[in-house]
Amino acid sequence: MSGATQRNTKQREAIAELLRSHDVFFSAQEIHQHLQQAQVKIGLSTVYRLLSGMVAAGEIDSVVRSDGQTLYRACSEEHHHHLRCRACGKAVEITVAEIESFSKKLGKQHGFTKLQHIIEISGLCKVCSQSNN
Amino acid sequence: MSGATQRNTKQREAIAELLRSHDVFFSAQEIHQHLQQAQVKIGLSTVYRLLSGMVAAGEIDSVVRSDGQTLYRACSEEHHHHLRCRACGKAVEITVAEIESFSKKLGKQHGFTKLQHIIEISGLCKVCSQSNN
DNA sequence: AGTATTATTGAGAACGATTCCCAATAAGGA
DNA sequence: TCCTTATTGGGAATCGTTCTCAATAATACT
Repeated sequence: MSGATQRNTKQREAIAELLRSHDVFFSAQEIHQHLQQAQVKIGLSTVYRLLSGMVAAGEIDSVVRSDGQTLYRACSEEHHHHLRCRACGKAVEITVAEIESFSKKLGKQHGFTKLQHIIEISGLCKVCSQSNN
Repeated sequence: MSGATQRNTKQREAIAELLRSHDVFFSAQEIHQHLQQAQVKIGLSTVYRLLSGMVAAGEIDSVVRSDGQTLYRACSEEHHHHLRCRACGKAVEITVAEIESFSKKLGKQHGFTKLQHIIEISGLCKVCSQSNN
């Protein structure tokens, strides 16, 4: 008997380690490829299963890209956001202190806790603004 | 000869009309169902094709939900955004004057034009905050 | 109105990300 | 080491969306 709980597997640790050491967003498929190239034996279903669990447990962050794919990243205190050009795809990294505090204020107003936010701001960059008029 | 251009079809008008008369987000599938129930003969591919075109033309807005589905809505000057509870799904409508102006400032800083923004802020609502601790 | 041209439609196939199923594997307690 | 069972992983299934292409219908021309 005994209340057997969560087990530590190579696969779980491999994903956690990959995300921890790169502060970027990965898709599940990319994580799968990276790990296989790194000689880690892991199945795609396992990648998806573990990632969902880690998100639910609050261990990692996830965002949904505009084509519907979900991206994952290790939690970090300082969030990055991007200002993206819809024409050429160029992205500028931006800091969002204003938005952090705005979202907090908003949560307090409505009694919400454990706030998360996803912000996507896009436009046409300087170059594309000129060529597309 | 002559530059034959865009044609006005019943299908295009039906979608535009549906979106115009309801200020809510619809998925492509929902739009398809609604129109069929309203006796409009329209195929699912046509719904998707027209919606993509209308988004590209800037005639309607679209957002991607966290499960990856894309939702569509008629453009409106006053944007609505929601503060959503991840546990019970309850949504509170919020106004975002701050974010509008923030996004404009940001665009100017980086020389971006034709800005759009999608903002999703979620958390646990008052009730769920207490039960989930 | 009648006819020709061709943009548009729609049924079903194809696709890609994600989830499900379940027999085989391996973590960890005894 | 042996046993129990949480976990894995290959492949099938799902589901939203895109593609294909022959049939349809909106416009231009007469």
